[in-house]
Amino acid sequence: MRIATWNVNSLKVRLPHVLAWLATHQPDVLCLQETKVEDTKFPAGDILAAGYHPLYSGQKTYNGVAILSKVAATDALPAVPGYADPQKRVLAATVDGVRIVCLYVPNGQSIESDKYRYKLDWLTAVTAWLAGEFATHPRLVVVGDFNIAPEDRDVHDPKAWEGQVLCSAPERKAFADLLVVGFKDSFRLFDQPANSFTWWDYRMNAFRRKMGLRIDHVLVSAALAAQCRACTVDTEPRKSERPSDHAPVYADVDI
DNA sequence: ATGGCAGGAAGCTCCTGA
Repeated sequence: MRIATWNVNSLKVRLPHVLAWLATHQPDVLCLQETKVEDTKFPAGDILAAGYHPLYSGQKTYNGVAILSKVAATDALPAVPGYADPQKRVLAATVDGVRIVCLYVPNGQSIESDKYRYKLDWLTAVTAWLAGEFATHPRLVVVGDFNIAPEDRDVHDPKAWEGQVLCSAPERKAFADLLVVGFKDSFRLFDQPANSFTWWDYRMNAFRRKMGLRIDHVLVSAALAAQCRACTVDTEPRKSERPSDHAPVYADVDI
């Protein structure tokens, strides 16, 4: 099973990119973040025509998540139970016996911002929820835009980013706390090229200059880690016309 | 030290992203 995640930064703009990527890479599941589209305007027909079943939880202008799957998903859950949040950032569903959780973690803006506090509180709530999900879903995969570069090797210039949002110690601890409840970062189960990133600022020719961060992740439960065969960042779409600033990431799991 | 690019909504400028 190939499980992918991609922050598309507007599905309306990136629909052609998504359809092309589905055709080329044939993922069994593709989770999207920052769709920025209300559910009534989601391009479900185009997705279905491409051979995928869509689930979506969106809003106008900001946020928005979706799960596209070759086999129709079941048991969809559009929020963390008991955690009221008007921002559409969570969507879970079961595909072929694998529980998929699609996350769009808050950015945080800056460590002085109220949004940073929201980010950390949000991560605490999500981690507490997921810690209880293993009991019912040992085959659990959590993917998405985490807006956290877990280690210095995930940052093009660790000195410049030291202590900044996306790299600060509390954020990295929140990421580590999520792994501790029972996940592996599938990307780090394998040898990877140096300077592997998933996001590059649109400004300053950051992509061409390899000035990126690895902030999009595919986490697999311990029960699935032994069956994980690869985790790959596909930088090709970042080279296209009107690209998303994020690259897709996908894991291949023997299921 | 600052802003730089892009998308969306509104409406010709602002907010947010990371």
